[in-house]
Order: sequence, then structure tokens, then C-alpha cells
Amino acid sequence: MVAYTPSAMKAELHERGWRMTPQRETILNTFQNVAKGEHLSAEELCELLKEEGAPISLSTIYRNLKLMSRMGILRELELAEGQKRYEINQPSPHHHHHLICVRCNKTIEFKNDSVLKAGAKMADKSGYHLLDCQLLIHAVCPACQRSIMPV
Amino acid sequence: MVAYTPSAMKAELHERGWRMTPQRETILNTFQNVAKGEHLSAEELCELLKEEGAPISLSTIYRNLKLMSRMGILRELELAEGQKRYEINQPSPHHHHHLICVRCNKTIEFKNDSVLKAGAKMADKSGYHLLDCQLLIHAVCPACQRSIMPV
DNA sequence: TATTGATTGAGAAACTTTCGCATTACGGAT
DNA sequence: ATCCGTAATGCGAAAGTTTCTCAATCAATA
Ligand SMILES: [Mn+2]
Ligand SMILES: [Mn+2]
Ligand SMILES: [Zn+2]
Ligand SMILES: [Zn+2]
Repeated sequence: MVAYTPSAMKAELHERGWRMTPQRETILNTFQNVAKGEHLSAEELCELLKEEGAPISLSTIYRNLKLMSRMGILRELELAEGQKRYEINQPSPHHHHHLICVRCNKTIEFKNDSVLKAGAKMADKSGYHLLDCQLLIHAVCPACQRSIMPV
Repeated sequence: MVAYTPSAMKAELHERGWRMTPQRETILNTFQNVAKGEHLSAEELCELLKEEGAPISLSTIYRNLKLMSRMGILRELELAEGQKRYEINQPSPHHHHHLICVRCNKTIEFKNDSVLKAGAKMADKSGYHLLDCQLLIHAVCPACQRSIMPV
């Protein structure tokens, strides 16, 4: 779990016989510059890049979101219903977890280094190479507890 | 996060003006009797119940997996790609987390009460009513580290 | 600069999940 | 025990997300 520069990503791609492309660099830069707490879906990233005048096809976005997640550059989140969301994967001082209301999807980010350490230790102990470690808390927020809404 | 009996589930449904049904009881019993470490998808549950001679329609299964997750009876897991998986949500002595290889999907379950406590504390501090707390570790297993496979 | 194979873009296809609606049946009241 | 209002089911259709196919393009190496 390191913060990636384009050239670091390029080097790691080359190790495996793969290539750096303008599209991959654009995606990396976009996630590094997006506001903290933003969790982009594939569709949203596609729209954002279109607006910014650097469009990338949806197929390519899907391919690279998966690739970059499996490299440990991005983290894949299943927060709300329906689609996966992504954010840059940052090491300890910025690393965080998510607390989600299952009714309204309100999401709180919080830090907990001892949880991160416990996860890293577990992966290490099992001989796994760590890519991402996220504590996912499903709960009902105060507002939704007061409402009489379905489920 | 309590272990549910059919009648406890029934009581909680009634509190909200809802009903207990044979289908809901079947689903609850199935998850309580399935082998530890099994994570069923909607489709798999549907097939299993068909084989056992107590078929339930796929729509109803989807509806109730969501309902029971939001009640805290089941926990919703996004382990492998493609579809959500479910397991019974059990309290502390049996509660566990998941370590997943992103390449071959080999999954290890492990316990860590201090992580669970940290999650519960975080939810409580924020006034959220806790439903589920899972540490999700994405990593590459030893076998896949040795292989030269794509990503 | 030429070559090779990874990558892209566009649309089709696959797959999971939700929706609409007629029918069934749970559970409170009679 | 029976009735009634409405939640829940089952079926098929529909929606929505993600993957696949394949010709065209382009990154990286010699
Ligand atoms: Mn986040
Ligand atoms: Mn499990
Ligand atoms: Zn809420
Ligand atoms: Zn593996």
C-alpha cells in the first residue's frame, strides 16, 4: 500500500510485461486529485473525464479500475447498492475505513491504525501480499432510526 | 448482532407491521444450518432449496436476503466478483472477518475481537445502530504470488 | 523506423438484481 | 372459527451494471 506516481505505476506494469497508457495516467491523476471522501463509480468517472475534455471509453475505465485495484493502487468499495466505487489507496496517515447507513447510505470515513495494523498482520501471517484493508461497518444512522421507514 | 430464532425474527417483524412467512423461516433455518465458512449467493440459495424440496422463488429470495441483512440477521459480503454472498450474522465468539485473494478468490476467515470492538465503538460514538462489522482484506495468496498470471 | 502484441473504443452480450402485477395468505379483529 | 385488509409471494419482464468481441491503434523494444 504505497501512494503511486505515474512512473512508479509504469515501472510496475513493465515488470509484468504490460504498458503505461495515457488513459491509465489520466485515471491515476484523476483519483489523486479528486476531493477527499469522494468515491467514484465507473460511470461517474466516465462522465467526469468527458466533462474535463479527456474522455475515456467506459470499457477501458472498467478494465483499468479492476487492474489498478488488483495492483493496490485503487481500493474497490461496495458502499451503496448497485455499483462498485473506487478511491485512491493511501497508506497509514491517510488510510481510513467506512461506516455506512444501510437505509440512506450516509457514509462516514474514520481512521483506525490499530485496525489497519491488525489487518496487515493477519495478511502477513498467512503469507498473503496485502493490497487493501478496510473495516466496513453497516449500521442505521440516527436520522434513520427516528424515521418509521421500511427496513 | 444477536443470533436469531424464528420467533425472535417474527417478533421483530411484527414490531414494524410486517409478517413472518414460511419462506422467511426456511431461509433463516437454512443459513443457520449451512456449514461454517459457506457464503451463499441468491442463486445458490435458490438451487439449494430446490434440491431440498422447499423451493422459493428467486424474487422472494432477493427480497428477503436484503430484508434480513438490514435487520442484522444476515451479513452481506462482497467477496468474489459478480454477486453478493450472505452468511448468518453471529455475535462475538463466532464473529469473524475475511481475507481474500483477489486473483483466485481463496478466502480465509479469521477472528479478531478487538477489531470488532473498535467497529462497535465507532458506530456507537456516532449514534449509529450497529448491524454488521467486517474487516475486509484484499491480498494476493502465496500460490498466486508464485504464478505469473495476469494481475 | 519497423515490429509485435498489449490496449483501446464501440457496441453487443451476459449477468445480477429489481420491478409490476395478479394471486396468495398472515394475523388482528370480529 | 371466519373475515378482512394488506403484506408477501411467484412469475416474467425490465433495468442496470459489468464483461466480452474484435478491428484498429499505439507503446515499447530492437
Ligand atoms: Mn473513503
Ligand atoms: Mn464468513
Ligand atoms: Zn440513514
Ligand atoms: Zn490466490
